[in-house]
Amino acid sequence: MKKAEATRRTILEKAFDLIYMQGYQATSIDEIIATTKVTKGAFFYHFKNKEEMGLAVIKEIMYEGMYKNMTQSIADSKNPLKDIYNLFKELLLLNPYMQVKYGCPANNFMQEMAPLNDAFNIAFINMVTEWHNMIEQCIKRGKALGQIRKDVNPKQVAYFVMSGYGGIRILGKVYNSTDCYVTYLKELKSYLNSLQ
Amino acid sequence: MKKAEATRRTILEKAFDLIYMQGYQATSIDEIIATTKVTKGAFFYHFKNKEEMGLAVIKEIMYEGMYKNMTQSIADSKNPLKDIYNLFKELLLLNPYMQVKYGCPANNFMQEMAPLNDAFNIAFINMVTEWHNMIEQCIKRGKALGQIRKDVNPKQVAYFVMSGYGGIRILGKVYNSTDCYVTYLKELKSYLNSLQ
DNA sequence: CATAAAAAATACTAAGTAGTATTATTTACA
DNA sequence: TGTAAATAATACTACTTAGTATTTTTTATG
Repeated sequence: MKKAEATRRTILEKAFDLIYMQGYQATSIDEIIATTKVTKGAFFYHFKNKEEMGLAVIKEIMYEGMYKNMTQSIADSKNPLKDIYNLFKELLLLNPYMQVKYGCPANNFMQEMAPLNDAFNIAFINMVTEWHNMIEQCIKRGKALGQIRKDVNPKQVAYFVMSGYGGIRILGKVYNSTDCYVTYLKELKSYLNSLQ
Repeated sequence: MKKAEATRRTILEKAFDLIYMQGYQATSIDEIIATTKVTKGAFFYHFKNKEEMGLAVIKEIMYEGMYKNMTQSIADSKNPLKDIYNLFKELLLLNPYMQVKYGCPANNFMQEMAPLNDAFNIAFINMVTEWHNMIEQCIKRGKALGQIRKDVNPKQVAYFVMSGYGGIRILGKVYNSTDCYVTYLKELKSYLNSLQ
C-alpha cells in the first residue's frame, strides 16, 4: 500500500472506531487527527469535508465488514435455517470487533444518520438491501430444498429476522450484557424451527 | 400550571422534539432556546446543565409516553396474542407522534446514549424493563388462559418481540416508508400465531 | 403596598468546531 | 539529479458550544 493510501486508511479506520463508540455527529475531525499521527492538512487533502469522509467510512469500511460478516456465511448455504441461526449467533456472541456495550456499527450509524443525510442514506439502503436479499435468497433456497414450509414468505421472514437483530443490539447496549443476546437466540431458534 | 412550570415544560417538550429528530448530542441548548421563547437564563434556572435536562426528558416525557403508548393496552389483556399484535400495529402505523423517517424516540435516545451516560442508562433500563415485564406478564396470562402453548417461554418471547420492534424502527428510518412496517407486521402475526 | 424570593433576561467566557490559506516536504519520474 | 506534482504540516478564521456572572423582572405573601 502506498503511503498516501495508508494515511487515508488510517483516517477511515480511526473514524470508524470513534463513530462506532460515540456517533458520527459527536466525532470531530480534531479528535480523529489527535488520536492518529495525521494532521489536518493531510485530512483535508484526502477528504473534501467531514461528510465525504463519513461516506467513505460507510462504503469502504462498513460495507466491506457487512459483506464479510453478514452475508458470506449464508450465501450458498445448504442448511438455510441452521446457517441463519449460526450467522446471528456468530455476529452476536463471537465477532471479535463488536462489543455489547456499543452494539452494531452499521445499526448505530444508520439509526443516527438515515434521516439527516441523503447521501449517507443511499449508502445505507444499499447495505440493508444487500443483506435483506441475501437472507431472502437463503430462505427461498430452504424452501426449494424442502427444509422450509411452502407457505412461508421469504421476504417477510427476512425483514423479521433482520429486525430482531437490530433490536437486540439496542437492548444489549442498554443492559450491557450478552444475557439478552442468549435469550434472544433461544427464541430465534424456536422461531426458525417453526418455519420447518 | 404555574408559569415557571410551563417554562420548564416548554423546554422539555422542545428538547424532546429536537432530540427525536436530530439526536441528543446534536441538539444544542442554543437551538432549544432559539426555537422557544425561553432565554438562556431561564434554561439554566430550571436545569443545572444539559445532562440534567436530558435526564428530565427521559423521565418526564419519554417514560410517560412509553407507559401510555406501550404498556397500557396490554396491561390487563384478555387476548394477549391479539392485543400484542394490535399494540405493535398501533405503534407503527397509527401513533400520531412518531414518524417513519425519525423512528421511535426512545429507541433513538437509547441507542445513542446508553453507552455514553450512566445516569441516562439507568433511566433507560427502567423503561425497557418496565416494557419487558408488561409483555412477559401478558404472555404468561395467555398461557394461563390456554391461548398460548405450555412450552412457550414468556421471557424469551418478550425479548424477541421487543427486538423486532426496535429493529424495524431502524429499517423504517432507512427506507423511509411504512411498507417495511406492513411486511414486518405480517410476519409478526404469523409468529404470534405459532405460539398458540 | 412593601419586600424578599423566585424566575428570567442579558452579556459574557473559554473551549471546541469545520474548514481555509499558506507553506513545507516527500515522491515519482524525465 | 532536477523538478513538478502529490502529500502533508502549520497557523489561522469564523462560528458554535455549554456554562457563568450579573442584573432585571415577576410573583407571593406579610
